[in-house]
Amino acid sequence: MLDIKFIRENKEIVQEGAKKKLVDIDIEKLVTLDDERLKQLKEVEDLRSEVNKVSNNIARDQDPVLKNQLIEEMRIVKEDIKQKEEKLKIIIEEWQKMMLQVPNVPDISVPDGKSDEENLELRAWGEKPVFDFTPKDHVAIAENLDLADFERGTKVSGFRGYFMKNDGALLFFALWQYFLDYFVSQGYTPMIVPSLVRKETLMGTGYIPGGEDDLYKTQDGEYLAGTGEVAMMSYYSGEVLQKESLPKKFIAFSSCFRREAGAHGKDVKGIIRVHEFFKLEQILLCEASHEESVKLHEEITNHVEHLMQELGIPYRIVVNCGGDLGLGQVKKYDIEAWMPSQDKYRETHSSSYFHDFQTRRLNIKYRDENEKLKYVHSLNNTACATSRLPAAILENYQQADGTVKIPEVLKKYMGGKDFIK
RNA sequence: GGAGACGUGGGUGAGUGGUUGAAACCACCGCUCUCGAAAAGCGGCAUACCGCAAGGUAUCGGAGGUUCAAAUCCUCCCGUCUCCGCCA
Repeated sequence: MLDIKFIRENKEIVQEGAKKKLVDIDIEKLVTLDDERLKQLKEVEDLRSEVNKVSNNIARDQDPVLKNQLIEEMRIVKEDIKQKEEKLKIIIEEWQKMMLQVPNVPDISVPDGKSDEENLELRAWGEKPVFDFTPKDHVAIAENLDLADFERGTKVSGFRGYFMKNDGALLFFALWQYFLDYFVSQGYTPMIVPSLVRKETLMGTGYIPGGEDDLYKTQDGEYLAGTGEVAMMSYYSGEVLQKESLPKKFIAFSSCFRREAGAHGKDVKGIIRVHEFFKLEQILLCEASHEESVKLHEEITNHVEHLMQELGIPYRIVVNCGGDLGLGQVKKYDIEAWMPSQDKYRETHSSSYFHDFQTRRLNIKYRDENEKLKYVHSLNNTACATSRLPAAILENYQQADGTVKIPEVLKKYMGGKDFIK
């Protein structure tokens, strides 16, 4: 959510931003609607003011005849208020609906483009592995080494269902522990957060309205979140934070659920695209400064780069184009791991900052040095998404004999072994 | 799942239809006093929106309703607590 004052004062910028994000919205129309809202609000408030004044007089006035006369008069004014309120309510509803659709303004450094195909590579790291054999995909590797069971996965869980087993399961645990150790050493607060969340949390983070199709919903009206960001961001909703406690840095673990509606033909095998997975996510809250957001955005991206390098997985960083940005995102980098079987990079991490777009909806504030209440800024980046990351490890570390070498840094988390056999 | 109690400002907590946006206390800030501090005294101290301002409007968990007038009465929702049941 943007501030209506900001929108009014920066109509062109907001409109251009929406255009860049390929969001169809008429800002001029919103401002006209807001004019109407303010006008109607004034009318209602003036009438209320009159009623309040007279009601106070009624309370004090002892003359019963005059009293009754005033009450009768107010009854008529009240009818008028009721009508005007009705009109105001309709305007506000339409206004709110529009306000929820106004996207955050992308940073000037965000390139134009329609989809992820137009994201720009910023830098790449690592030697892509050269095989003297035809590399297998992670599905074949996992099945050959009995690391996963996809057949029984779909039998039990349905399309895209999977079981991880043996060293496959251990690899997940190893990654979680390795990442957790790192982020805790960097001062992050480790959290285990709910996936079952209320609608307000998804409104607050910007997934609703707009993203309902990709969310599972329970018969009681809760949703299953697609990322730990949702619960973690809502943790402080409605609260005022101490300035000294900022920035807050969390490493949140959760199950993630995605319906993947509209992706039926994509990645139908394996663990690249699944309905249910686990993820460690970095979530940060900082004071309301663009410079601070930018600085921390680079920092959360650098953390992941460091870990990918330690793991020895070739990757590249792309800056997402306007059309590939979420409603609330100002700027986003995707970190993409090299997948030998596909001969291309695949997104494993997504690093973005939001300014106060989310915190305005969630009402998370702090007092600045002048004791003024301000909305904090928020950022997040994937730390470790299991399943995509282990899939990348299996493919990049596969050997000619079908075994998989274990990355040096993970060995101690996997019983000191050198290979998955 | 059943029965009951409750939800007020940063905190504790008073307030059950009428100058109550809200007593009192604590915390916090300013001033007086002091060489300084403590103590004491005085004053200030919610948020959002509209307005150049004066001022106005709204908000006592949330949404509706009754009334000239609602923190106070009614309905629904959310949450917390206690007891019972169920499960571990």
